[in-house]
Amino acid sequence: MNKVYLTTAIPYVNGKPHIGHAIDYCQADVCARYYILLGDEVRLQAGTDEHGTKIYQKAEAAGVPVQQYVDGNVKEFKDFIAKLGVSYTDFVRTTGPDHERRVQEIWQKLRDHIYMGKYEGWYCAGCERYITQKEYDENNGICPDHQKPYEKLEEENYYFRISDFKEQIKAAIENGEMRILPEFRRKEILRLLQDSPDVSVSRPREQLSWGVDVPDDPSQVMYVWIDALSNYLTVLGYPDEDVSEWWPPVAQFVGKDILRFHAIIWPAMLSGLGLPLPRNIVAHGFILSDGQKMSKSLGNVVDPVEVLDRHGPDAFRYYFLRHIDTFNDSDFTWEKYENAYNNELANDLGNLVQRLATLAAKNDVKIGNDTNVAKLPDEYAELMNNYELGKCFDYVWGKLQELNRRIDEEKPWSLAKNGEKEKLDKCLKSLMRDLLEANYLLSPFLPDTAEKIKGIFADPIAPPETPLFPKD
RNA sequence: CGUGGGGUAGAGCAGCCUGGUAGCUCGUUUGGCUCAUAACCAAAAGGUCGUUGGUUCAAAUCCAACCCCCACAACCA
Repeated sequence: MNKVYLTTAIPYVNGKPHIGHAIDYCQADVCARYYILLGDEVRLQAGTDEHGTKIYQKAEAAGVPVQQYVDGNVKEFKDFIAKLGVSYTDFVRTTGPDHERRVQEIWQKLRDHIYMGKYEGWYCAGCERYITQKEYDENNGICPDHQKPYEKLEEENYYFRISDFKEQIKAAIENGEMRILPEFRRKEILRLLQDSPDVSVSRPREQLSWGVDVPDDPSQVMYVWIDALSNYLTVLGYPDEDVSEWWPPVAQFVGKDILRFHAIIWPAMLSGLGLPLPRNIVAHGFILSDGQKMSKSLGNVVDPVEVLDRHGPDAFRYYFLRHIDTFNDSDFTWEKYENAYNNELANDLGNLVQRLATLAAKNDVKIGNDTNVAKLPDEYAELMNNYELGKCFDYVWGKLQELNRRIDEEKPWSLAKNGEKEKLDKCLKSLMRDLLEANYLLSPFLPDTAEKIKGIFADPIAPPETPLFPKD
C-alpha cells in the first residue's frame, strides 16, 4: 500500500472564500479519491495563511482582535470546504502554536542560507511590498492601486539565498524529478528561475508585527515565504516527527499566481532542509466571470457559497472539474452553470439512471453488488496520472453517453413487449453492469452521486422517487 | 524591442509538433423512439481556419511580416 500525500494551497484569510479557491480543493480531492480507489493510503492537507500586515489592518479596521478576526474567516473557509465534500485529513493554521514553533525550527535549519541584507528602494505600504525602479517609472511614482506615492525605503532584513539551489532545482525540473504541469508553466518556470534573485524573508517588526518571530533577532518578524510555505511540512509534524513515509508530496495543487513561489522558493527551501522535492506541482488558471477577471469594482464577483447552494456539491464539482479547464483560465456564468446542470447532469446522467432503473425494476431484473472494477482502464489511469482531470472526466462521460445510445439501439422495451425474457435479462444486466463500471470511474469526481447510483442498483433495484438531479 | 498564451461554424474548444477530403460539445432545424426528468437516439444546416506574402504538387498545419485580444511582470484567488 502506497502512502500518498497531496496538498492544496492555503488561502490568505483576509476575507471570505473566493470562487477561485474551489479549484484547488476540487482537483486535489478528485486525486485523493482516485488514489484511494487504487488502494493507496492518502493524506490530503488543507489550511489557512493567517499572518501579515493586511490581515492585521483589516482586523483593526473592523475593531476586532486579530486572532478573533482570523478565527472567524477560518471558520468560513472550513465550512466551505466541508460543503464541497473535500476529504481532507489534515488542517493547518499558520497561527497555530505547533506551526509557529516548527517554522522557527525550520528557519534555524535554513540558517546557513539566510543572511542579513539591506533593501534600498521604493515601497508601497498599501501593497505591502517592494517596488522595482521600472515599476516606479511606469507608474510615475504613484501606486495605481492605492493612489499614493511610493515611499523611499532603506531597511535591513533577512534574505534567503535562492542562488544556492538554482542549479539543483533546474536539474530536478529537467530530469522530471519534480514535474511542473502544465507544460507551458514548466517552461515559464525554467525561464524565471534563471534570474530569480534572493528573496527577502523577514521584515522589521515596526512594519510587520502579526507574524512569526525570527529566532534570535527580536527586531525581525518572518515575512510570508518561510512561514506559509512550511505549512506543507509542519502539518505533518516536521521537524518534530519523522515524515519520511509521507514525504515528498505526490502532488501539490496551486493557482498560477503562486506557482512561481511553489516552483522556485519552496524547492529551494526543501533543498536547504535536505528533503526531496514534490513529485508534481499542478498549476490551475483563474475563473473569469462572463469573460472578465472578477473584481469588486466591476461588480462581477461570484459567491462560491451561492453556487454551491444552488444545486449542491456534485453539481459544483461537475462544473469546476469538467467545464473549468484544468490548467487554463475559464469562464463561469450562471447560464453556463445551469446549462451544464440541466443538459448534462440531469439529462445525460440523471435520466440515464432513471430509465435504466425503471426498466430493470419493471421487468424484475437484478444485478449483484460486486460492481467495483478490478483494474482501472489504462486511458483513465494515464489521464489521472498526468492530472488531466477534465479530459479524464470527459472520458468517463463518454462512457455514460454511450449507454444512452445503447439503450436506444437495443430497445429493451420492445424485448419486454415481445416476451423475449432471456434476451431482455441479458441486455439489461449488461447495461447495468456497464453503468456501474462507469459509475465507479465517476466516483472520485461526483462522490455523492456515485454513492446514490450504487444504492439505486442494489437489491432491490429502486428508481429514485425524486430524480438524481431535479430540474426546477 | 519585457515574458508568455491565443485569434478555427452563433458560443466554448480540438486539430498545428509528424503538411494531403476542417472536427468535438452546446445551441439551431428536421426526423425517429416512447423505457425515462418534454428526457433519449439519428440526420442536416452553419466556417474564405486574424491579415498579407513565401515554401510546396498540396498549408488551419511549415516560414516571414503585420493586425487584434488576453494573462503575467514578487505574493490583489
